[in-house]
Parts: sequence; C-alpha cells; structure tokens
Amino acid sequence: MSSNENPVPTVVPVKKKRLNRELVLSAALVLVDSEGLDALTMRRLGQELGRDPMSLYRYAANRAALLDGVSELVLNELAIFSDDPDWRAQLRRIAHDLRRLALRHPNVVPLLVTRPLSTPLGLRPLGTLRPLEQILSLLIDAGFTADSALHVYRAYYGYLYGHILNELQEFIVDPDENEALLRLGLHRLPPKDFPRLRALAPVLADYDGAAELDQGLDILLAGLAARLSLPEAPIQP
Amino acid sequence: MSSNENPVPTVVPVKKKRLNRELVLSAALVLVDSEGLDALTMRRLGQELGRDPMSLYRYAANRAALLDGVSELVLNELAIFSDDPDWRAQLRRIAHDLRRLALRHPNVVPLLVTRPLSTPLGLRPLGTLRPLEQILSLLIDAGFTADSALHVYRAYYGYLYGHILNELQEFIVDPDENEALLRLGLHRLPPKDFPRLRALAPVLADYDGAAELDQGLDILLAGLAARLSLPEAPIQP
DNA sequence: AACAACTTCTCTACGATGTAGACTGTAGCC
DNA sequence: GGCTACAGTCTACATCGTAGAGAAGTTGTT
Repeated sequence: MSSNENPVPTVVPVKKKRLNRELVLSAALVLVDSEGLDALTMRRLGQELGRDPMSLYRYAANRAALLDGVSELVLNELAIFSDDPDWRAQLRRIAHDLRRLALRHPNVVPLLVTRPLSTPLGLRPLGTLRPLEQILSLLIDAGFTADSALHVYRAYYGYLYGHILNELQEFIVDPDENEALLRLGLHRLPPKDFPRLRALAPVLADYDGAAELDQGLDILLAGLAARLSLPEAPIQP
Repeated sequence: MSSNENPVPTVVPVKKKRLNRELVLSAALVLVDSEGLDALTMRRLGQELGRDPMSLYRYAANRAALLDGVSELVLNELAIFSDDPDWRAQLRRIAHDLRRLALRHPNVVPLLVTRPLSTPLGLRPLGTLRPLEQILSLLIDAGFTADSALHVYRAYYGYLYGHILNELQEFIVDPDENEALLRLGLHRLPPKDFPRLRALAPVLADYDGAAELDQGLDILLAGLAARLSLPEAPIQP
C-alpha cells in the first residue's frame, strides 16, 4: 500500500506504452539481428516487449506474418530514388546498398530470399514490391522497353541475390580464426577429389565482398549496355 | 497364436526392412517434395517408414542434420562431368540441369540456398562441395587461372541461384488460374505507386524460365569470354 | 545350441512452441 | 455514470524435437 503502485520494474526498461505494429516489428528485428531467427518466438518477443505473447496477435496474424513483417521492415531501409542520369551508376549503387543491408542484417537474408516463395507476387507486402517498381522505372527511363526492363531486372536482381547468398556463406566465423578454421575445414577434404578447392585455400581466406560484387556487375552491366544499343524490341521506333 | 507373427501391416507398404541412411533420406525427400518442408517432422517421417520417430536419430543427429542430408541428396542428382571441350556450352548445360533440378524439387530450394549459411564452407557435406570442385576444374581447364576461376564460379553460381529463386517465385499457383490470380494481385496495387509493374501484367503472366535463364547466361558468358582473352593474371606466362 | 556383445529400434517423458477461446481491463464517448 | 470497442491477459491444448532407459534383433564365438 505504501509501496509503489508498479509491482517491480525488474528488467523492463520502458514503461507500459501502447503497442503498435512498428514497435512489435522492430523489436522482432532487433531480436533476429542479435540472436538469430530461431530466437524469434512469440513468447520470447512478448517477454522482450513486457507483454503477454498473445497480445502480439493483434499486430501479426501469426508467426509467418511476423516474419514477413520483419523482412518488409528491412527492405524499407533500402532507398532507391536518386536522379543520377547514369543508370549504370545507379544500378551499381543500389547493388552496394543492398549488399550492405544484407551484411547489416545477415539473419534476415534467409527470409528475404525464401519468404517470397510462399506468396504470389501480387500479394506480397507493398514494401517488398517497391524496389521492383523503382528499378523498372529507372531502366525504362534509361531507354529499355518495359518488356526488356523486366528481363534486365531479373538478371540484375538474380545476380544480386546470388552474390549476397554467396558472400554470407563465406563469413560466418569471425575473421580472426577464419583462416585457420577454413584451412582446417579444407584439410578434411580428400586431396584426390578436391585438389582445386584445397589449392585455393589462401584465396578463399581473404574474400573481398565489395570487390567481388563489382566484378560481377562489370560483366553484367557491360552485357546490358551492349543489349541496350541494339534494336532489341520490335515495337521500338 | 495361429495368426501371422506380424501384428497388422495396416498402412505400411514395405515389410520391416532394416533402415539405413539412404532409405531415411529418400523418404524424407519424398515427403518434402510432396507436402513441403513443414511436413517433414521426425514423427511424420517415422510414421512414413513404419518406425518409431526415435529410430531416425541413428541416421541423422537431429532434424537440422536431416535437412542437410536431404539437400545433399538432391545435389547429388546433379551430374557435372562431361568432356565437352567448349566450356561455355558446359556451363550452359549445367545451368539448365540445375534449373531443372530445382523445378523438380522446389520445396528443397530454400534448403539449398539457406542451409549452407549455417555451415562454414570446409565443413559442408562433400556432396555439396563436389559441384564447386568440378566447375573449378572445368574453368581452369578452359584457361582461367585458379584464382579467377574462383571469381568466375562465384559470379556464375551467384547468378544461377538468383535466377532459380526468381523463377520459383513466379510459379507457385497453378498455371490455369495463374494469369487471373496474378492480375487480381496486381490489381490490388495502387496505380499511382506501381504503374510500371501493373502495366507489365501480361508479360509477367507468361514467363519462360528456360529462356530467361538463357538470356542471363548470354550476358554473363559474353562478359566472361571477354575476360578470358585478357592477360588477367600476372603469373600467367 | 548357448551365450555374449553389439546394434537397432521402441517406450515413456519433458520442456518448448504456436495459437484458439474466454476473459479482464481500459479508453473514449454519450 | 453507463456503453461500446478495442488492447492485453489467462488458461489450455495439440504438436514438436529429443533425452534416457530399456527391449528386440543380429552377429560372432564357442
């Protein structure tokens, strides 16, 4: 009676504020970033927010929807607009932005690449589709027909996602023991069956993701530029 | 006593044979192919094999290991060797093989792209590394230095995985109502924010994965061939 | 045939998870 | 005040992965 009304604040940092979708999603993102996808359970997230797990269902229909929300939230960090008239420079910049985004949220990448598999294109969250639309615009403004802009987008984004997956696979262990561990791992491979791979150990050990990405883009953009200068579409005047 | 020793065969099609890893994994694959990743629970797989779920732990340390096994099993379906001296033709063929593999096992693709993220390169199952080794060989034989063969491999496989993810995203719904559903979905998009995407509805509706893949490969291989003819590595005589 | 050593498979049990459904509080409005 | 709508909570349940102890089956030795 003479004690404080609030039972005991214990771990909860924030006073009980009204929840909302953004709050829930960003707490979820923090959790995923710091402890991985598996740590994102309804109970745990509820605890993190100082709320009953059930309260979350007001803001996401179920766990899968929560995951989609997180993935949308991350994609929204990507800013596309820019008036740079050089479309190749733009594509390059976007590529590096996306790469950095992925490195900032490595645990979310599996969501980015697999969640859309469960949702037909038209029904995805708008945030997810915005990059697509903006890149289409960019390409069309650059002179591609709508039709081939789509194909170019696919090749471009396909490569981008592939690169990101590749890069993340290289860097789970911390860079210090990276080389040692890597060699150790490679050492396990039968020399007869994996001569090339084993010989590449030193090269594998120092991986420069940004440079790797740029090399790939060089190839891709060169190819695209060549395509642009051709009379590619029959409708084109 | 007068009845058969075997209690009741009920649903079990095969007599109780001794289990082994291959049996378990291929049953798991069948399950994943037909009902999706979520259907692959230890209990369900046990039931499918007419065994106690616990018996599975003899052949896979835990569920994650089981998933890795399935993904390795699928990758083993990919045959790389071939003495075609034209490396570009080979890369093209492998790309299409992998694409078909992915279409044959769409539910496994999420595993293929995300499971390796949890395992450092050197510690992955050998089956998973074999394609890497073989493609490296192929490229080195084609005249690339070991060093740049690795970079080329990355660009190539990166694009490949990206394409596959892209393609699978287009085709979850069945082709009949595909167009309708697609339009329906797109119709939901605010016309102001998504003019390009909406306009592309008809193009989106008839997607030819193989052709798309080939276009991307055209770009990539052209770029690579150009690179090959350059004096790329200082060590090269 | 009899035993022993082993591998394989089964049983039971536990803690954790997602989520349905009924309930309790709380905020705004008349 | 009383009323309505919505936010948050409580309890409960089916299902999951898997630990640990034991039963059943297989194989080798004598």
